Amino acid sequence: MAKRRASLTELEGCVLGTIAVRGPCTPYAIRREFQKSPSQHWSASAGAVYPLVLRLRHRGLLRIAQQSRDGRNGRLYALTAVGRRALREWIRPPFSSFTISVPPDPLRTRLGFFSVLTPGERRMFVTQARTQTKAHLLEVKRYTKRMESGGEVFEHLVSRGAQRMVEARLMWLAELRRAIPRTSDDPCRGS
Amino acid sequence: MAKRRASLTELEGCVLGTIAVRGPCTPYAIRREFQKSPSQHWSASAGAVYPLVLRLRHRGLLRIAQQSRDGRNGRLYALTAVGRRALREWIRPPFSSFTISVPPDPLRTRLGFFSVLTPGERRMFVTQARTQTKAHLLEVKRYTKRMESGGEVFEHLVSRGAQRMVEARLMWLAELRRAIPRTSDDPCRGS
DNA sequence: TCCATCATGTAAACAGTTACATGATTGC
DNA sequence: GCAATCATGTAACTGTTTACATGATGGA
Repeated sequence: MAKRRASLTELEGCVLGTIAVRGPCTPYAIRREFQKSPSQHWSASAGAVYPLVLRLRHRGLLRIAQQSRDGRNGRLYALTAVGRRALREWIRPPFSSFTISVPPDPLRTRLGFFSVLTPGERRMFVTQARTQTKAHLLEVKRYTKRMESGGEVFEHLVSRGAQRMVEARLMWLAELRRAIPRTSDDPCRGS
Repeated sequence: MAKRRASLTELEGCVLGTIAVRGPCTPYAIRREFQKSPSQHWSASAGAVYPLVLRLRHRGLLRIAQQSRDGRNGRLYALTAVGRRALREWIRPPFSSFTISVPPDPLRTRLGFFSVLTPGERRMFVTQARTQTKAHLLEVKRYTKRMESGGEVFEHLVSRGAQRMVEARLMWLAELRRAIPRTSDDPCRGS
């Protein structure tokens, strides 16, 4: 009576995955988990988490493990067998074209419309992007180290992946810096 | 009377940007533009484009440039002065934390939940991901070359950025391959 | 004539955000 | 007693997708 969709969305996968890895937990704990992660791409608002958990429960992927923990009236959710199977299918290959194709990058997107900027603004874009990206890279590296010393093997490798992405972007920005000034007359550089 | 929000969403920026770069065009042309781009992250469906263009028109960022082109009854939209200013603000620094932080990566996300897979499944994940990513990289490289020979300077640099991201992912997957087998007992490898 | 494509839209469903409301518990 | 936090939720709004409807044009 609750089947309809076989596959999971990214967020559904993340919620199921979090519960699977940390063990039974409350929706509130899931929210905190997402909020402390360095990714900016899901706010994990109450209005998103609670309906989502309920949806997964109605689909038979989650069940309530305990009505109440130490005094608080939080309900602990755990995976059902069906939920665990769905999660594994979501993680495992074959990967959809959405999963495997180039991740979207707001900075890269903006470069597509560079022709509306003046040469000076373009240089400003690149230098500013390099500055902010370098600062961000430091943060990510700190996070990577914390995961490494924490002994969280997979978390560490996840963070390594994030780090490599930021490093790739930095190298790309260096390439931009070399390429951009030559694309237009540029009175501000003596060479 | 139509002000409310100052800044643009990613999609609004892309639509304005496309019109700015290609010149006045129909919503339909914008849809095709997005559909032919290698990015999988916006379907550019009619139900998204038409309301969005209308919204931008009501906010005074777009205007109708011509009622009709060669026989077809398509309306060509063009930027207003306000629209051009909004677009430039959207492109230019300072960049928000959303813009500058690590792009989301579905593959990387999945690695966070690796502990629910068996060692064999983990190896399968990595080898399969490498295979599919290599294939995707070839596509991206072809696209890059097409842009380079086409003389589209910025389009080429955008594609270079995408290429670097995919290459970074491939290097990360190689790192995974080296790291994963050692994280658990692994009866399938003689060494 | 018929089919593919050009072109514009709408309706329903769904997902996610912000903001709000509520109440229990813990620590001061 | 009071503030911060834990915890659960709802309501209104916005944006996106899927699917459908409509009609014009151009080429076979």
